[in-house]
This record gives sequence, structure tokens and C-alpha cells, in this order.
Amino acid sequence: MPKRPPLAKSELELARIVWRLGEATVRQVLDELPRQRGLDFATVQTYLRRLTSKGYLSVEQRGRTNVYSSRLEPRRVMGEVVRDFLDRVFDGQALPLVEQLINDRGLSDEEIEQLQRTLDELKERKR
Amino acid sequence: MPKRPPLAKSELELARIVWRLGEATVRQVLDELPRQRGLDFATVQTYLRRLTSKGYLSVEQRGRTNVYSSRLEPRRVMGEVVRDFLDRVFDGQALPLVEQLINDRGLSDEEIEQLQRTLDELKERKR
DNA sequence: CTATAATACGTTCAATTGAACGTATTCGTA
DNA sequence: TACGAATACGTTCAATTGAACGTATTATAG
Repeated sequence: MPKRPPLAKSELELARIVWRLGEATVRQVLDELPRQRGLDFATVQTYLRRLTSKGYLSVEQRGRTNVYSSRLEPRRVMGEVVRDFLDRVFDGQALPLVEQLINDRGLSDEEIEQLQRTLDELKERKR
Repeated sequence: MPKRPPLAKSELELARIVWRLGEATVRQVLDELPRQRGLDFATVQTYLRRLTSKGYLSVEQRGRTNVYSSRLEPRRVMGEVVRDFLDRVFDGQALPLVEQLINDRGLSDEEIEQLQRTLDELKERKR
């Protein structure tokens, strides 16, 4: 499998918008960007083009305009991104990362509860 | 605060080795690298130099040889790295990331227990 | 109809990153 | 003492990435 080229940071940023919208034109993606980001129309165009040629998005010419949509499961791509990060930064050990998140950044009580529930579910499912 | 330049991937890889060893020469770092990584001595040298000029490491000339050591708290730097990732990829929401880790990758029973204990501790500490 | 606005697409450009070269020094050993 | 192995350090180089330009084309408001 010719492992497709990696997602650059700005590319992931835009891909996530397309994923969220389901499908999107250059204009729409630009509009979803935080105003403060200040990217040019042409720049967004370029990045979406790159995402397409890297195999992450597909494009459909609808009338006059290009409509981009996800080619691969966003879930899967996110998984790869996380995995890569985990490997590089924590030698693939999830636990230290989770502990980092838990301690360093204050998880709210809300979130802690939520998390414990998730873990319980997981234990159930495991048998 | 003149936010120091970001850590490139290979740089983080080497920085982590220096952190682990406490201090290290080019040679030592090279030796710690997985044989399969195949970096040249000169390349390691270059990266350590860059890490130093970016402010992450400090260097001390010991006899003939440069000894590198951490300049900033590794903990802090790791925190920044994680935070940056979290912001970029999960809009700063820790929970979705944790859930990704829990579900997508099989946490072992061992790790699940461990994690639950951590969460309990955290709840204790919180009052 | 015609000028303006919106697009697509090919191209460019600078900074960063991954990786190494070459040269000058120095150290240990034959 | 002369040589080869290690180093340091300045330099280089190609690929990738962030960002945009310029030109051609089309759609639309006057």
C-alpha cells in the first residue's frame, strides 16, 4: 500500500472543516476559518488542491465550482494522526499521554465522570 | 515572552533522548537511536545544535567534547507539545482525544485499571 | 451587452526541516 | 612522531510547507 503522504498542519486544519461540513467549496471553507486566521482565497484553494492530490479529499465539479468532500473515513485519518503523535511523543504509550491530559490540564468534574463512564463501558464490552 | 521557535519532529525525537539521559554527547544520542533510524553523526550534531539555538538545550564544552543537557523543564515542553496538538487536532477538547485513545487502540485491562485509579485520585485531590 | 466579481489552475517563493558534506582540530595509539 | 578516528562547526541541499500571484474563464448585475 503506497502510504499516502502525510497531512501537513494547515492541511489538517482545512480537512477538518470539510469533514465537519460534509462537503464544501473553497469559499465555504474560507468562511469557516476563524476570521483572525487571515488566509487568502487562493491559499485555501491551494491547500484543498493538495489535500486532493494527496488522496485525502475528492473533488467534484458542480456547475462552475469545485466541491470537496472526504475521500477517506475522517475517523480513520484522525486515528492515524493520533497514532503517529502517540508513537513519536510517547513511544506509543497511551497512558502517559492520558495522564498528562488529566493532570496538567484541568479536566472538569463533568469530564472526569464522563471518562469514568467510558471506562466502565469499555470494561463491560471487554467480556 | 519571545515564544521560542517550535520543535521539529526530529528535534523532539533527539531532545527526548537527551532528557532521558540527563545529559549527553552527540555520540551518546546517536547510540541511543534505534539502529534502524540510520542517522549520520553529523546529522545528530546538526539537530542538537539547532535545539540549542532554539533554546531547548544548553551545551557545555567538557574537555574536547560538547555535552548537551536540557535547558527547559522537559515536563513543561512536553506539556506545550501536547497542548499544541490538542488545540490543532481536537479544538482543545481533551475528552475526545482520550476517548479516541481508549476506544480505537486497545487499552489493556492493566491500563484501564491504572487509569481508573488515576481518575479516583484526581477526584480525591479535587476537594 | 459589457464591466465586475468569483473561480480554477498553474506557478512561484520563502521558511523550515531532514539530512549530510567538508574542513579544521585534536586525541590516542602504533 | 605520524596516522587514523572523533569532533566541532560552518555550509549546503533537496523536499515540504505556508502562503500567495497571475492569467484565463465564466457568471452576473447593471
